[in-house]
Amino acid sequence: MSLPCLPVFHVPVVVHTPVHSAVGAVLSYACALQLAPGTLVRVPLGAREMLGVVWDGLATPPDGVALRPIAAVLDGIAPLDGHWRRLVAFAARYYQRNLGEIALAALPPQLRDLQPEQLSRRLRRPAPSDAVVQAAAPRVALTVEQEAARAQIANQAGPFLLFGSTGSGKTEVYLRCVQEMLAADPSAQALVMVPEINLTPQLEERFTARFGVASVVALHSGMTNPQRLKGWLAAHSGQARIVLGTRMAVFASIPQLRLIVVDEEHDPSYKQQEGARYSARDLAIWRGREQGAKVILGSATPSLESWYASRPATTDDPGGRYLRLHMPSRIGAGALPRLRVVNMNHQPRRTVFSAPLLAALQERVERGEQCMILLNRRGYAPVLHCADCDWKSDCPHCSAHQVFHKADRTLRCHHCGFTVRVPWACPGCGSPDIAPMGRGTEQLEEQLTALLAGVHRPDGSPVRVARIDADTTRAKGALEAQLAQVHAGEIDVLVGTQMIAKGHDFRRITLVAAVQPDGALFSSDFRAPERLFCLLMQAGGRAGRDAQYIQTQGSRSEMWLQTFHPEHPIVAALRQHDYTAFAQQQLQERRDAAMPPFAFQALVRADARTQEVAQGFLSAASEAAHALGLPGLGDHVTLYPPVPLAIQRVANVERAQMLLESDSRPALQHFLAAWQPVLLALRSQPAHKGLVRWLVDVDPLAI
DNA sequence: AGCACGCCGACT
DNA sequence: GTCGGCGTGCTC
Repeated sequence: MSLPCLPVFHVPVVVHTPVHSAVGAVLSYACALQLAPGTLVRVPLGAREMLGVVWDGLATPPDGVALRPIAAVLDGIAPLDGHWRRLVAFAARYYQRNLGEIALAALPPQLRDLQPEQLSRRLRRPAPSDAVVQAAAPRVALTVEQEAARAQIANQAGPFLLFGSTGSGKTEVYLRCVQEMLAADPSAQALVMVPEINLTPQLEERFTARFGVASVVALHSGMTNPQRLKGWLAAHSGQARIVLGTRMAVFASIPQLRLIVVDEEHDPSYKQQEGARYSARDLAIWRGREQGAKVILGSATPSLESWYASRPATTDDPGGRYLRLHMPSRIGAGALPRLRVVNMNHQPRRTVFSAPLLAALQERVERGEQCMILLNRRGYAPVLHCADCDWKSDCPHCSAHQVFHKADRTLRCHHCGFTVRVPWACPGCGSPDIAPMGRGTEQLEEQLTALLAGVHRPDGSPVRVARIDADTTRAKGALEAQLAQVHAGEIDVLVGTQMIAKGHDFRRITLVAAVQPDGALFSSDFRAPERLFCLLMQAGGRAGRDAQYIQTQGSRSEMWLQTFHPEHPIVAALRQHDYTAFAQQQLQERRDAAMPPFAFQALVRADARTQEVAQGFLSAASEAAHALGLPGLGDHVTLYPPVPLAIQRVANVERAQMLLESDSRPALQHFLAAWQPVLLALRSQPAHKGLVRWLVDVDPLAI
């Protein structure tokens, strides 16, 4: 028996299907209703039912495929608007991923496994109390610099690069801009992004104190699924006026978005390193322009890309796309820390802590001040070595050493996690003469404890040395507990990796030391100097923010560098606290070498069972591109030969990559778009059996 | 990516 | 005789 002839619409729907799959980007389903683009639906795919988003335009199903009906419509949620869909479409295109992959990753995970009835039950819950947009806020007067920045942001279109030293009061400028924008438009919303989760509480406090708890929602991966759904819905419905989050928040549905702030815009964690490799900072710029929202990028040490993009106009240069706003002064903070450089060429061989640094540490501790030692290497020693047969603690699954961790007597691979007990004798020749080589944070902590053993604090109690790194903060809440100890003054000397340099406002730290920074000065990674400079400026900026405390103590904060290359230009720039000079010198080098921001790059990586297969796939992809005469190749786009990655094998998978370079972003984009189907077709050829995966990284941070 | 189907080893 | 290993193949 057939039903009366009901109209049946073909509805285009995107679902989570990765680029590698043969399934098209937009699928077609049958539905008796015309559904608006952006509507959330549940659709059958194979044996499963999954969340999908109704898309724009017409989908063309391949011949001979019977359309299946849409299983359910999540009509409790308003359709996602055109701004959101265009953002998702742009990100998918730009970063060479499938529409559905980006779209579904941009939605709260809980939405994926919620049936419409469960959702409507959740939506029926009473809404929270009325939003307090104008919370009683102490109106601090802005400084002249802050006021100038505020006025520029209010009167110009942007995007803006707010270049303000640590302690110059960038956050107050953000708060003021948000406040004005919310006051001017009763439905307007703002998005404020920060690099990492552990930086959110401090900023969240300042925003909720100013605007009330009900107006601010947080969005980051540290939240539980129900919390994320709740926050997402509040932003989507317009009830939340301010969305505060990490890079994922750039994809939040914020219909009335009028202002985007990207704090610490230089931070590498804005670039996603897994799955879709997007840059939340770059997407923020695109989104702001598309949705008509002002964008403020803020940093004391901007990325060279943003710095160059904000260069002022000259007679023969129209200038960059961003407007640079400079706030050089530190509010209420004392003088900038003095740089002390120890020339390690004049120290005894194998010195870890030079005598002058040790003396300085001792002096600070005795005065009741705190010190911070930075070393970017976890564990006790990076490798265990046999003096007799030259055996090294290599990971059996990776082309990397297993790191010696003394605390639990293990050898651990930091790439695949493979862990064994430390052997008593050399596994190669049985010699008992095996010893750690090199130093990690664990060893620094141990040595420092020994070296400062006789040192006492002003109250006569012995010095306390502590370490904070990924190993000591693995347990939930451990980081918070350790940070609290530092804030409470229970710790005198803090040893750690760069995780302690970021964001945390340690007011009583008056000395920061980098004991082995030389690796970054001569790294093959062209961005390493930039990162080192940021790290030291950031760490130095932390030092002595509590000017009053320092004044009463009569000392000045210091930043120590132990280096074999005291003549390096970075050292001179650090001494002057001169980011501008550093950036100018770095940009000149980049220009000479035709590196970003003067060139545009992409990486194609192949993972396979053997290095031959990985490189073979990349070679074939390169040959195919040349054979097909893909657009731009030769004149605007250059393909380099495939090379193994620096760490060639991880967890028994061989890795190779190929660099693409172009003098034009559109040309690179055009080429990649034409190339993607070629890569997909190549994959199924028998010659490339053993290929585990391939991926494209557009605008990679490291090559 | 999931999740089926499908074809060969050690257990109630 | 089954439970289950993960190798290919399909999903509007």
